[in-house]
Amino acid sequence: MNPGFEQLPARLIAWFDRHGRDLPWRKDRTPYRVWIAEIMLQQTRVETVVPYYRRWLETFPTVEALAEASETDVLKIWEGLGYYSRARSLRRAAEIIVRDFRGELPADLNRLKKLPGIGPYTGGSISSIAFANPIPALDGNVRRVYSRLFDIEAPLKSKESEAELEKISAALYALPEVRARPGDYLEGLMDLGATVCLPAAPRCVACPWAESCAAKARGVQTARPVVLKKAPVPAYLVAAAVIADSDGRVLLTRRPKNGLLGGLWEFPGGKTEDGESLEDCVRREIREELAVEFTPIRPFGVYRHAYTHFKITLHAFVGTIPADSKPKALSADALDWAAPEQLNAYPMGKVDRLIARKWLTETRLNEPDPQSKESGSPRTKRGKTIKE
DNA sequence: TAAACGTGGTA
DNA sequence: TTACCAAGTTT
Repeated sequence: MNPGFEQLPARLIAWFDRHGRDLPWRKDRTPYRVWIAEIMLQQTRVETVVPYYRRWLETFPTVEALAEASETDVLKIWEGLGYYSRARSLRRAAEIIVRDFRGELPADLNRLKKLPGIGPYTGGSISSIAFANPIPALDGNVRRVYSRLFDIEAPLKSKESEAELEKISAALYALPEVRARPGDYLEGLMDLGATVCLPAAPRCVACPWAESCAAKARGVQTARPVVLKKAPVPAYLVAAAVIADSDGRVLLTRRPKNGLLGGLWEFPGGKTEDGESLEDCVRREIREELAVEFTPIRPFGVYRHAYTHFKITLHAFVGTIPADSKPKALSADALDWAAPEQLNAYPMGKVDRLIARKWLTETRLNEPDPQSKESGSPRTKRGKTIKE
């Protein structure tokens, strides 16, 4: 092990006491608050999470409130955070916690890990931060810090690397300083990774562990951890339909619960096939999904978006379906005609939210002059109700 | 087991 | 613009 191995925890905790970040979920460390924060922080930056965390706690202040919420309520608060199964898992877990644990999160690691959305890392982090159990937890920050501290040369995702990291972690968690303050040790590790031991440009001058860092001693800190190159993601050309009825309501469909953007609403459409035009694509998709004949009238924006493992260029079209036709939700989970003032209440992913906003903008523009005596009042009301 | 699963920030 | 990255879990 590195020289001064036994001194590592004490130095980190002292650094954390002085330089640890002041974050909303560190104010009142109830298990519920820790749980919500840990789930939101999965693969998500702290700065992104903060406003979502505040809104969530206001809307669902307790496990019971969350258990009683609808999936739509939960997804709406989560909108924009990504990895939406996290939100649905939270709600399901809340139901289980109310039913099986009288509304209290279990302190036991094995029980925690049985709850939906809680895996090895989150189980360990809740256990150590909320319940002061010295359970090792490895996340991206911790892996990067240890990879440098011990100059691990095996690729980060390899079995060798993972085994070494677990061995290091276990050895550190055997030390009394960690066992005394497991939550602070873990959060100190996180903060070190997030503010000092940065991925591209580590600030070793500010690091409490610099003198013990094997990668720094060899000058290879920026080359650790070893990350394998990722394969380029495929790009798809997509078309979607904006279909309005005579009252100006638009047709939305709800995506299946599982899979990409599960449970969110969208403007119906899909990927083009080889050689297929965008117009042909959207006509075919609407026929397949809704069993009606769509006629594209005019383009309604081009939207580029990158998901985790592919990217799209989506062309939206405003168009019509026959007045006497009635769309059926064939492949979608549900179908709805959304009035403009209701559009914001439907949880959506990024691209569909952009389309919805554009639709709202145009709808407002086409409304009668708000100064005229006839329609001034409704316009004002709508403008206040819709938050974007 | 490897692939699926979002989004926004940064170089 | 592209590529990579950020407190992982599920299947």
